[in-house]
Amino acid sequence: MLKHQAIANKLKSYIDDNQLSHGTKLPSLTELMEMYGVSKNTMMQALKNLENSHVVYQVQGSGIFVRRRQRQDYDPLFQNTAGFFGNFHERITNRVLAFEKLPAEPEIAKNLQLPVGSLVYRILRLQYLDGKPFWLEESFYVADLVGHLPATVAEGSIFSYLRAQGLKIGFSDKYFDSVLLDEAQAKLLDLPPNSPALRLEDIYYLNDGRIFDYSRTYCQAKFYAQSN
Amino acid sequence: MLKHQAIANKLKSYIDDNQLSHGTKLPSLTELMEMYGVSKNTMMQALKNLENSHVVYQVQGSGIFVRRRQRQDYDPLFQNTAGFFGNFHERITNRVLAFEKLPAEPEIAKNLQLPVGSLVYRILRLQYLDGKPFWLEESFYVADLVGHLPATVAEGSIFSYLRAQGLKIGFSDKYFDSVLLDEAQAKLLDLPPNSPALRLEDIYYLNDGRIFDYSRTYCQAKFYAQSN
DNA sequence: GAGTGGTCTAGACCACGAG
DNA sequence: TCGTGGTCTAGACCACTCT
Repeated sequence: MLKHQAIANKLKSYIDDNQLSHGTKLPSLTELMEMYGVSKNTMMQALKNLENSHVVYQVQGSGIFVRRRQRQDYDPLFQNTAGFFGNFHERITNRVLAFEKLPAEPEIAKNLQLPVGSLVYRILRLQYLDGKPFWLEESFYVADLVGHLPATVAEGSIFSYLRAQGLKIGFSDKYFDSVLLDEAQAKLLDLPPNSPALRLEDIYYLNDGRIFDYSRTYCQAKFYAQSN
Repeated sequence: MLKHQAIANKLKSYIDDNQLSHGTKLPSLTELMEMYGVSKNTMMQALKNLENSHVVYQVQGSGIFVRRRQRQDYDPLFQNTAGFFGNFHERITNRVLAFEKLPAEPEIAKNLQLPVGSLVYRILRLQYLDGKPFWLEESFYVADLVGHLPATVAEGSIFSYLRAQGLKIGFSDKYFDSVLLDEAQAKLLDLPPNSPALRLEDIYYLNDGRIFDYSRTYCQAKFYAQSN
């Protein structure tokens, strides 16, 4: 564990445990450096992390303060590389609707930047959050890059499996817009037909820049994102 | 201009001007340090910037590479503090539908964390991107924090005006989901009734953590966001 | 093992804010 | 003017990748 990350975690725990409210002033940079026994640069980096994850905000010449968002009934939009479900894997369950290995159709091939007909896995899943249908996901994995995928992995986290196999997941492009669900989609998600929903398309890259996954998902959840 | 920022800009220009494609290898960290005459830390920070803005990706032990997203017909979702319109202010025009100063209703007061009845400005605008209706925005500004707002500012960028008045804008919380437009909204946006749309609610804070703006916007655009 | 990215330090100096 | 956050440097040392 990186030093600045460890410190960031400790500070965050401190804020959470003591339930400090928005605007509460924290010790000064110099004091924090001494408290944690690190250099200024490292402490700054820890604070930068916390600022980027919206736990604190810093005001030059004045101090470091606790930041809190108002609404709690929304899910985080971007958590980390693993996609939307950064820290609540436990709350997710899956129902696999399709699992097959087939040659890529033109549109899929284009998104994966492969020749048409290259072998891909297609996985269609309905995901439940806390037992409620939440997320309809169709994803395509490049067979050459992910190796053999046993059908059972689709029941759990595919990304965790791939990481365990030594794949290094790097970053992703996300495209999204708003659509009407068709009848089949709405039924699966337990919504009336013609409900509005978010559609998200993801293109995932390995850490060396090669595309290994294209997926599209539909949901009707509420999200939040914080920005600086 | 910060040194690491200036360097990041130069490198980005270099990549754009030469139209380097995804995966192109850049000079090594040490070479870049020498080329720009800065310390390792500073160069790293410049590269971190570029990595966060999805211009490059770094692979330890291997090198620094150009990153490109595939689709160009999407708008950026998060650009910077100024909200959605980071770098394309010029393409935006406004039609002001309402401009008034009034006591805050309970729901608005709650979002602004003010007592009910506090004075706020309410501004309803239709925004055009490249001349096409694009974005329906209703926003509420805290009168005590923004001072006197002449009605004419609503025709341009309100945030630019506020900044010019010395207000320091800090960060924001963004909440979004998908909804059906009602008849009036759809008409304004030049869409059929019952079209699906994205709804975005924003809560903007000053750099000292006080809320000064709450707004909700509706649109049917396509967005992208990249993540690491 | 050579080369490349990544973390950390100690200390100099700058920029902003509050009294 | 003083305390606080913010930037930059030079150099030590670590971790990964490629051959």
